[in-house]
Amino acid sequence: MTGARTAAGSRGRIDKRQAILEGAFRVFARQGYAQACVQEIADEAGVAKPTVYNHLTDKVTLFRHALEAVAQTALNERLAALEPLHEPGEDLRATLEEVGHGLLRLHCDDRSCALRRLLYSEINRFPDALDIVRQSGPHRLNEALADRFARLMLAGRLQAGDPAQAAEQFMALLIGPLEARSEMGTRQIDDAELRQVAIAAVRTFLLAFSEQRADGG
Amino acid sequence: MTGARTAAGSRGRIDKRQAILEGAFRVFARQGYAQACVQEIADEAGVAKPTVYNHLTDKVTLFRHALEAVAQTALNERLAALEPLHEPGEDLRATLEEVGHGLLRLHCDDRSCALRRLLYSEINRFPDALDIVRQSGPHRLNEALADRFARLMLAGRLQAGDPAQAAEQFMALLIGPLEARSEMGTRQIDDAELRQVAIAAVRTFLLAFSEQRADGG
DNA sequence: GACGATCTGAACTCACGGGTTCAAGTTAGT
DNA sequence: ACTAACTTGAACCCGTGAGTTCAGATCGTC
Repeated sequence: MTGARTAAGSRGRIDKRQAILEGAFRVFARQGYAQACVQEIADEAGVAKPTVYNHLTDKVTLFRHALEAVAQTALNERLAALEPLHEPGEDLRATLEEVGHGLLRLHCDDRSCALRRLLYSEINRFPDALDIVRQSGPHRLNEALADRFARLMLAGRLQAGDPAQAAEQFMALLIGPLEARSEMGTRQIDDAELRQVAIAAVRTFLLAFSEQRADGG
Repeated sequence: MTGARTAAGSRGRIDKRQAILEGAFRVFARQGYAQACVQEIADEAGVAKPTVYNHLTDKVTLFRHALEAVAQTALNERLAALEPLHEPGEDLRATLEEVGHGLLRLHCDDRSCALRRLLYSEINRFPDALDIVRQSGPHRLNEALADRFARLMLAGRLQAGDPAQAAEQFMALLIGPLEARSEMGTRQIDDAELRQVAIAAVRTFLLAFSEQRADGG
């Protein structure tokens, strides 16, 4: 039975900590904070229980660190998905659809769904988890998106107006329909459906926010 | 110490059950399922622990019934908020704004937020809670809203198209911006801000879905 | 090959909470 | 007043899980 840990332990005792954090997030995501037991986290990480306590003092500490790591990653991925908007091609619609589709794919990612569920469920017991959200959550993403839209407005490719509101509503048109359809992240949504939602969102968005009334569809 | 229960017990032993369910929801909302202890629920309901088990066999039964009751109420309230759309006045924009504002108020209600958080957090442990969502959740509301929009399209007051999608996006434009701003239902949002979000949502919606391009604002 | 640091498994303590039982009290209906 | 149904508080059983301890294994290093 001791050979079972070789998979994780063979590469020395470096970054056991990393393995623990990853395992912790997976277990917390499955079970929620209260029902997740440290032993199971240890097993998931291929590590003994005392080792967990050796690296991270508490169950709460464990929780916070695991959450923070995943939230940080999630934000970076999203910001990266905005990349095409830095050099929007001739076809703005296509660029928006690409970005929208990318954001939706990230939004429906298993880790993202799990993170959202975790935040929602434990926000009462960990009010300071809000800080994690504020720092790496939709806030920062919205600002970045608003920046892009401001440029587009200035360039006359979008109707001039409040870029923050445009960003807010763009995200809403993307995410909103998903929220209902995915049944709280339970059901996996295939890529084709994501693309359709993105296309529909962009169509509505451009109808409202572009100068000329294009009816591509 | 026995006098403490008179507040709840003075009106006889009728609807102790009701009190238990309400107390249960409040406690579950605060603590989540796992962390909520039955004793606390009993206290909250002004009732003894055995009484709780007398009315509702299990902790799980308790949970399900509490959830179901609140979800049912929430749905009914939302459907009622659509009422103005059955007799839309001359000013469609005003009607939509009224309905939107009403929906947002309900959405930000303490009970609604708590219900959403609960569903999100316990959806893993109670997969059948999805049925509650399906029956009394956004699904039914969306259909009702789509019905209204279909009528409006037929009457030529909205651009003809897919009413279901219109409903989906209308809701998204309303709820989406709120989700980010309310910090997962933690922060209370004042009525004026709700109204502004509703107005902005309706403006974008009408820009995309109405025949003539009106620019009221 | 010896040393120090770390990891491991297993057993342990301890608190908490679900669910039950029971004797005593309360209320409604007759 | 008497009964039946219900409620109450308190104690109880029992499983579970956080956090600790410890003896022994394992590894890096010299």
